[in-house]
Amino acid sequence: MTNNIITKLGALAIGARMRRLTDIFSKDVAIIYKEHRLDFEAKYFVLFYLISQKDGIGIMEIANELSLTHPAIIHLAKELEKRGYIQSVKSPTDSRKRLLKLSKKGKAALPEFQKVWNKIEKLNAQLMQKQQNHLLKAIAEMENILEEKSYYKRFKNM
Amino acid sequence: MTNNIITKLGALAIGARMRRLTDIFSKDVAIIYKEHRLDFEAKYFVLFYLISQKDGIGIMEIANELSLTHPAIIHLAKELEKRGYIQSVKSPTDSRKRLLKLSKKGKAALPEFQKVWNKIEKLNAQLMQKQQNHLLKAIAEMENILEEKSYYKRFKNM
DNA sequence: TATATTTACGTAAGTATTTACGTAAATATT
DNA sequence: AATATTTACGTAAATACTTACGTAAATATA
Repeated sequence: MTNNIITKLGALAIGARMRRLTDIFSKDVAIIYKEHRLDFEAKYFVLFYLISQKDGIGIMEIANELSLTHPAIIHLAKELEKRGYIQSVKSPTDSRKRLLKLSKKGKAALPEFQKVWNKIEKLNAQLMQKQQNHLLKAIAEMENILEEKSYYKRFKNM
Repeated sequence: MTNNIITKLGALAIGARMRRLTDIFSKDVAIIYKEHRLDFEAKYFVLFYLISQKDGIGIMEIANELSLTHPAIIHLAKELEKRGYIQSVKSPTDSRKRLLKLSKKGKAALPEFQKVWNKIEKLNAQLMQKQQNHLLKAIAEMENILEEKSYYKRFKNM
């Protein structure tokens, strides 16, 4: 299965390769949430976690943190609200803003979520410890390399 | 920019992290194609390359190779056909099948594409040589680890 | 050979996003 | 203070897929 064109292309298909790996992770995580009877999907995680840390955060701030557009956040937030995990209140200081925060149900569910997240984190750390090339470190390094000088600029200067 | 919640979450948000990095690559590659006046998008690359290697390949075979669904391939192929790079012929041995192959224009454009792809490949290899943890190797290692025993099974056995 | 199953493909509908656009409130400028 | 600009948000339309479903041809089975 992994001995196909994408694998053979190596460095040239690094994007497709990352997408494929991300898919594998997120499909299994989806099953894990389901088995824990949590009405939750992997895609909500970062948003829900961020809201749980902030207790009142605006749409744009979230969008920037998560590298998504604000319409995407609005949509995701609607689903979390529909499931009852979050609520929104108007900002007292800026009436353009709507602040997202955990609902009562969201706060109550947090410990159960934490249990799952702790296991996932531990498993991921274990998996990467097995590696000669640590996936998370590799990503972080690449981010730093490209931050120093963009991919585009590097291409131009070749 | 990279010192945000996704970064802080580390191993727990590895999916979001990979998506973010993939976005950075593919946006810059899009600009590169545009500057080379190639009527082409990064998302076509693996499909176009695969077709160029096979000279007659069915939709399902492509879908399996690329880890995408067959409707996705049909859609992408339509766009490549609209741009004139590929054409399709009925399989002589199996009349359910439609085989995709390069058109005359596609064949003619291939050397120009190769130039860009060679540069991209070289740049990617250069970038990864700078790393202490080689991104491509890290991905390949993780694929192998999860192929040996799935993420889900590992979670269950924790 | 007749029937059941599988395979290949196509289309339609749903989901997850982005881009584009509009409005209202806040902030900066004159 | 009046005006221009920016910011925050919402919605609509477009894009890139997926899942679900249907049909026809090929293959397996009775």
